[in-house]
Amino acid sequence: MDVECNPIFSEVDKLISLLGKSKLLHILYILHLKEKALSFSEIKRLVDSSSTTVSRRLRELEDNNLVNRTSFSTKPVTVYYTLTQVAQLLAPTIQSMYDWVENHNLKLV
Amino acid sequence: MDVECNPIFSEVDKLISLLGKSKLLHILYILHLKEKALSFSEIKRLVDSSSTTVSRRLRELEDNNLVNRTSFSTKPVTVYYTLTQVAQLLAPTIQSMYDWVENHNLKLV
DNA sequence: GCATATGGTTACAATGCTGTTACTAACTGG
DNA sequence: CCAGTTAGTAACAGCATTGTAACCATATGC
Repeated sequence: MDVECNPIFSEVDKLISLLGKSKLLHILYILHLKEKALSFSEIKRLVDSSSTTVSRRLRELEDNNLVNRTSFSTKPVTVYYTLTQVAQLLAPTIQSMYDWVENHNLKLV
Repeated sequence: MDVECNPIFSEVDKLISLLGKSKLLHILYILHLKEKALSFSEIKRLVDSSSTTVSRRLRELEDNNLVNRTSFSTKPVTVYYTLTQVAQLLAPTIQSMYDWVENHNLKLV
């Protein structure tokens, strides 16, 4: 159970650190809920955040293979984001966090 | 979907910020796995952390009603921690995070 | 008297994360 | 020429979190 026996602890640490970054969980959640590709500005509007934050988060998600980024040479250019397959497998876990918060209105500090 | 329509977003933010603090998720996880009360020093050993960190995390968990703290006047004094009912309802979500990490050995950055 | 065990707390420096402001670039429409 | 659209990036100050080391109290055993 201790760290020697559990290399998984450090991988879970990386996951939870990533999910804990501001707006990141919401981005995954709305991509899951909408069940379709969303553009940068749609995501920005839906999670109600700054360009900087959305940009940082999408970059990190892409680096960790949790979102796919596809750009189209329209005028002006459009970029669409979707959940990767492995992120879709994480979606029920994320959903259950939102559900838990909704069902037990425990006021967290 | 945006913040005006979703007061739940800010509550989820509080949850994920809490879960993201170092060792906190592991503490909840081992309390769930062991299915019994654990002492401060057992928790400290199992999550392999310093007194300071374990103390901070247990305090925060108690403040947020996720763990129960019970002390017994033995010599020396012993203190036991257990998951609250509401934390037990969150346990499957936590378990699924560990499972996801185990099953998809996606190397997170 | 001193070590050991239990279960913590305090102080502090270093690191990391955050939001804000300003800026970029390519292109369209008027 | 200037404003607006898309999709970002750079710099920076301030705040939060972290790990380390030291320390506390109470009690038992030698």
